Amino acid sequence: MSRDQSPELTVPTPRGGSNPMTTPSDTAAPAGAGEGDDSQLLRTRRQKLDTLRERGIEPFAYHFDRTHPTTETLAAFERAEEGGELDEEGRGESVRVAGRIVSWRGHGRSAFAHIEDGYGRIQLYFRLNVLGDERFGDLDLLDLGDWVGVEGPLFRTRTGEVTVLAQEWSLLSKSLRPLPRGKEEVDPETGERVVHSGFADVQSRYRQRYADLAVNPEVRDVFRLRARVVRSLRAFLDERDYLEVETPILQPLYGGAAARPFTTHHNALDMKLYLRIADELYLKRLIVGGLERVYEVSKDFRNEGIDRSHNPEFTMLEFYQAFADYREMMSLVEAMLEGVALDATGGRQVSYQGTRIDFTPPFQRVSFVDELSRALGRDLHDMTDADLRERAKQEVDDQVEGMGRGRLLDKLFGALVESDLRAPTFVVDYPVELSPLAKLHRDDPRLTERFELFVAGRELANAFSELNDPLDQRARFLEQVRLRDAGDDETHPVDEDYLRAMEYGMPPTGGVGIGVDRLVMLLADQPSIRDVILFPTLRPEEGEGG
RNA sequence: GAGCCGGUAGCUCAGCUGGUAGAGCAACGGACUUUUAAUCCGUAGGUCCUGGGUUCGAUCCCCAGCCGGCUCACCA
Repeated sequence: MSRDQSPELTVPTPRGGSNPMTTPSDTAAPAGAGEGDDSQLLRTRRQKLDTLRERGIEPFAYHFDRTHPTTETLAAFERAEEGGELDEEGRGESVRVAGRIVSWRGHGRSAFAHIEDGYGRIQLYFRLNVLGDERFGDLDLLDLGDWVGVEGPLFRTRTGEVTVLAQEWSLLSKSLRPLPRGKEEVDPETGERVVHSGFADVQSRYRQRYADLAVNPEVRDVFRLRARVVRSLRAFLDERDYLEVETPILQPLYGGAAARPFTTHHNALDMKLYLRIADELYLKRLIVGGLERVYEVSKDFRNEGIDRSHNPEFTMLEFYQAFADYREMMSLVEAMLEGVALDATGGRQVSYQGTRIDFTPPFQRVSFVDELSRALGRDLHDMTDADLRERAKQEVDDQVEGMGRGRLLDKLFGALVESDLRAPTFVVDYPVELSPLAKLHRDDPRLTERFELFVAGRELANAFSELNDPLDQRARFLEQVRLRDAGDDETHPVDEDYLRAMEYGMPPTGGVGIGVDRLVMLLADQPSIRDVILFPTLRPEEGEGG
């Protein structure tokens, strides 16, 4: 086709040998792999692979016994140094380390390299007179990105860096594709790593997260932090005698949030199924069943837009506690976030995109109606639906026709109040129209006992005193259906099974949902939800999918 | 969905009033036995996002499209 001939290639030859290289034909290339990807860089690495095999070096090893990870190796040397345990040449014990080659500085008859493992990096020093002609010559077949294992004593170079003097090395895995690695230097003043022309294209970074992780250590740190956050959330609840449970992702009926679902189809049952948009209705069934405290950390799926704070699949923590009301849950959320901030970052305050955020309880509390009334300049309760629709038209300039009062209030709140809520702030007591699963407020039937927590202008948690009156719940569902018929496509369907559960009797219960990705964003100081999800949802690359 | 900005070598980016492209790093060959953004000499590497149009001639100008980023809207 377009690829008619391969240009002549220069290939490294074994030092002092007369090894005839394979011609750069396709014969060595497994069919399919890399086909059509005939860049010079890739072909060069393929040929090194062939040459390695010709020299009897297996490019993909099965195993390597290392004595320590890199960081421990360095620490061990320093201990030996302080303890006066080095030999007369200043050498420590022999170690075996393994990692990916991240830099290489050849000097003719010697070479320096750094390898990186899951913990850190360490410098290697290769010398011709240590390794011998053959093994030193074979180093020519290594590339940045290769995984190697090295054995030898530790010493300190003239510039003071603890280094492995390689007496033997082995190739653990050949890299056939160059990593998009920039050059790095370490600022001698601050000790900080400065990366020059690194891997920056955001789309490629998300798409090829493996390369992003391989090349950007700070990305690995974000996901380590994420794991600490999730572990801390679980520990907090486990300590309080909560039971971790798993409820269905595939559901015959969806509910628990106002969102459009994904649908799928089960072949054997020949039925439509929805991917869950929330865990809520199943977890409350468990409360009915007598599991007093339950929680679930799970993926939810919402078939809606994608932006910096929304990914179609995202991680939600929901927890429910019998006999608690929303006030009690508020205190619990405060304590939980304080604890998570401490566990994940070591402090109660974090800097998020230049703003200091303090998770020290108590958080501010404001009333939904007061805040929105102030923003509108009128008491909300005095405004008709038509008034609200008029204001919504002005403020959000959107198709507001067909929206019920609840949605209008929510739109206005989102447009006028939300983004100003920077410090952790509980917004409490939402109008009943926008909270179909929350109990009526004990002092004001126009409101529900509900709070949302906002941090940095974004919703982080949503909670209420759970509605446990099956008759009221049925009426709320029917109102949702009415709204759906009026054109709102994010309303709840009636869930008869859930109502049946309510009828058996649900104790008073407090429930909370926390967006885990958004929490990680805050604690890791990441501007986009895609930065805290390893493989965010993307349009498929050309040639993939539909 | 709207506005703005962008898509050029593996990576990061230049590219003037239109004359079919450059740099640094990476790669390849050579020199160099304590370097660390190693250094020095040399070489190779391009569907300038795609398709039209204008023009003798388009990476550049025009139109359409695709993809991405940012802002806004949407997403309780």
